[in-house]
Amino acid sequence: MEQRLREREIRYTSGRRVVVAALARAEGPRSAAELSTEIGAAVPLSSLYRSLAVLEDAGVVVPHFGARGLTRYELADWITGHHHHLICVACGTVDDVEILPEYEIKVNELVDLIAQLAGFEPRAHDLEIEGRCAKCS
Amino acid sequence: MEQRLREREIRYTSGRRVVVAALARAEGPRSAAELSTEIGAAVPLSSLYRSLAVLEDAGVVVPHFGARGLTRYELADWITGHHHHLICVACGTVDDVEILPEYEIKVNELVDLIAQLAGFEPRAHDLEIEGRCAKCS
DNA sequence: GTACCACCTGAGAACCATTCTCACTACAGG
DNA sequence: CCTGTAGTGAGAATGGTTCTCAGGTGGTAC
Ligand SMILES: [Mn+2]
Ligand SMILES: [Mn+2]
Ligand SMILES: [Zn+2]
Ligand SMILES: [Zn+2]
Repeated sequence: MEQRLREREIRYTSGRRVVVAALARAEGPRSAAELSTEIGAAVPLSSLYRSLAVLEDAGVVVPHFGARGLTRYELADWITGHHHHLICVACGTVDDVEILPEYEIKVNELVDLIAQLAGFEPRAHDLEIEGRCAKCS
Repeated sequence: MEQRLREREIRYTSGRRVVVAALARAEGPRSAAELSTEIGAAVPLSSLYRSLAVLEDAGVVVPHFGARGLTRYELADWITGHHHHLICVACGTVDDVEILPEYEIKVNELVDLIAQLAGFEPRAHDLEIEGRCAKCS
């Protein structure tokens, strides 16, 4: 990852390290506000947003637009491994879920089939499952 | 649908009819701005947003949070039929795609499997495919 | 038909996550 | 060191969305 940033002449400064560390610690995508709470005053909001934007451009961070006017960020698949999300309609938490490789293969087959029928060239897919988490059911 | 609104003592006024008609005409989810352009001054923005909110509460309209700070709305599955979305990374359009029932069954099987492994009670799923549409490839 | 009342509407203000601005600082390379 | 480019922070600006409030509408009861 540091290499990727260096290639693009993007400095991996201490502020950015703090942001990446907070994202690495999270078990699901996190909003800027959540990250700010977690990080504290060490990284002011404007810098936090800028860091997220820079890291997004570099392909290190990926945004998720999952709730009204709220963007949640997480590390890209190539860092954390490809996964999907479980969204609790009761408490609103979004958790990562890793799926067995054999299932992921099936998902990919389906995606390719669907896309092909529509003359669409698939690049990525996003399967999100809404429901009630173990805590809320 | 009118029945559903009546049950909840929500009036199906002419303004709301216009909004529903515009959504029914669309081939994919539409933002408030897009709807406003399509509809014209007949429905002022504040009323448009309120209508969308009311219809959403009633389960007639479903929001999609797909782009930075932009919500797109569409009629609920029980009206249009269950479907998924193809999102073009080049031109940004979001198109509906109906998938063969046999594929949908497979998607559901996968969703149930994934959810079960995480102690999650699935209620709905959302499979979105990102890539380049026929026009942009 | 008229009165009542809950619901609905419209214009604009308010809200709030995000982005921009600008003066300043930090760091790498020479 | 010197210089130039990249990064930072506080606050202002932006823009989609929601709220407020002063009316309007229409279904229902009598
Ligand atoms: Mn995730
Ligand atoms: Mn759709
Ligand atoms: Zn929950
Ligand atoms: Zn396209």
